[in-house]
Amino acid sequence: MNKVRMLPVLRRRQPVDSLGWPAVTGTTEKPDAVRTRFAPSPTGLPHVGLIRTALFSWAHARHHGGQFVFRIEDTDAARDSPESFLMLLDALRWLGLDWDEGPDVGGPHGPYRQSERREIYADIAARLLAAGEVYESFSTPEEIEARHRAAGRDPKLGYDGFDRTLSDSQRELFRTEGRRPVLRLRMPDADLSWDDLVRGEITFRVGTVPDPVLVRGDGNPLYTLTNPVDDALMRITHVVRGEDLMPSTPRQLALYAALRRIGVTGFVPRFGHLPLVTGEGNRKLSKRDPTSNLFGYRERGFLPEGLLNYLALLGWSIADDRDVFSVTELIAAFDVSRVSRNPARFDLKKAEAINSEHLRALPEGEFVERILPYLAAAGLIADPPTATQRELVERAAPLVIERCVVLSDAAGLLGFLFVDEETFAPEPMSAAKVLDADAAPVLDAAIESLAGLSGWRTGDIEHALKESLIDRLGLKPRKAFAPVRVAITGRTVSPPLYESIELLGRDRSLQRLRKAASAFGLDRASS
RNA sequence: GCCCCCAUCGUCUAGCGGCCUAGGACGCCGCCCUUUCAAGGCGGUAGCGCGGGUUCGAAUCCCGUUGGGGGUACCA
Repeated sequence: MNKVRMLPVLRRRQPVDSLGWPAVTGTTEKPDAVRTRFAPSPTGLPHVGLIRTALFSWAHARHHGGQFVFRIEDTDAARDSPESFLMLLDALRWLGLDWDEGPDVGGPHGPYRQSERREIYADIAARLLAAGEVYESFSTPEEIEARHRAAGRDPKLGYDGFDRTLSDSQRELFRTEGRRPVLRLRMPDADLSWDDLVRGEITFRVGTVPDPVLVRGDGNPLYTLTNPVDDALMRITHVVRGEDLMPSTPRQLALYAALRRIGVTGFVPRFGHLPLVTGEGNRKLSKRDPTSNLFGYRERGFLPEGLLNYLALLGWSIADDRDVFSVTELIAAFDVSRVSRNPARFDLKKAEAINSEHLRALPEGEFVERILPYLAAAGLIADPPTATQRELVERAAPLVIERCVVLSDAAGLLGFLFVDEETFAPEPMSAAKVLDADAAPVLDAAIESLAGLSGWRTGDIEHALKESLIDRLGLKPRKAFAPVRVAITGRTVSPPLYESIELLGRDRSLQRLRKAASAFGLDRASS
């Protein structure tokens, strides 16, 4: 491989102006503000890799005080769906990635859905054809392959340029056969290279990129045409996208050149290709993978700021000794040229750890507001909650905030407070573990000491329980409190015990303890 | 096959020729605290794929190799 590639170090020292554009841009007009875009096609569920890309693109614009454009690339009617479009909006809004121009808010370069821009593409395609930048191609894939074989070439080489030089009469002949030509871009006889924002100089050698199809035989434009055309028309300055799109960059570069020659103005954007987000086994995270579904994280109770923080860590770092930060800090520090070139594996454990940091940093009142929907979703409280339920949640929240990794954890921890006495029952696993024969005298003693209590504050309860179980029965704390905990909260893992008992209240607490104890009474009677 | 990208603890990363005996975070393992689980504190485990160069000096630069990944559509 001949070394045309620039060294990474040199690439960062290359003179650029304040917007990160090369100081010398030839005849290209210079933009006056950074404009980036997020241009997904609405197929399937929004996945974390896609959203990470949106985040970086957005962060780059915001860091430079520029604009962020949201464009929908719905040129494939067979796969696009309106539901998917709505989910994309939902995902971005949830995470707070706001856009200045887009299908819902409009803007000076609209419309922002490619399905509504047919005339624009048709017009440009016609001009490209008239100028000879694109040509009609009648070859079928089978014919192309056959020609490669006949010439002793690799049949998988791609389009061979056969139709580049067709005469008018030959084209007429194909037409009378009923063939509908596609439009192909005439690739230049030159190496194609660009200075990638994250990877430095990248070059595709001449002859390695076949003439791409821009317009289908039925006249419908393809991504190969619409994407660069819109980026140019919408005056996008920086295309920040996934590494998987890198091989499409040379033909897009060629198209920009052609557009410029036919008088379609706009910028040739700078490109930044982000590393892929992978799942288990280092494969590109696919939409099929359940762990890639962004909404799955919302449903589990990830905080948008927590997930955003983690997503930013997939290929970027704010400092060598810190990885928890706010969106504001992210914007202030984000630098696309410092994005890693390595693929990044989505690590749930790390994501949870980052999220729990954000969770714990939440002011108490805020934490309450955020867990309310999750408690309602678990069927524990009404939506909206009653005044009583709300008050109880407010009192209980401080006990669980440090115990939650995601918001839905609160439901498991606080469930015992909201279940009525008829339906309350300890988890079978927990009960089996601690509510054995040894537990019966412990529960009896607990009931007796608590029943005689005049006050019902945490301190009173602690004192009574310690005195009766530890001092009087001489039990190890571990042994003493486990049965009480399970009897009261139904689980071996719960909020602090005395506080839990206080919150549950005297009547309900004693009721649960008696219920647990009487289970043994029956056992003892029957055995 | 062909084109392109990538290569530091298990994972995400810091590293821009000497501050590296390679730093941080997550995970994992101990210990402390402790009524459970967390949180917190302290400590530990673990990495520059390999081979050649260049250099007084290489995780850092170059070449090769191996390994991974992406692309290769009238999808995006």
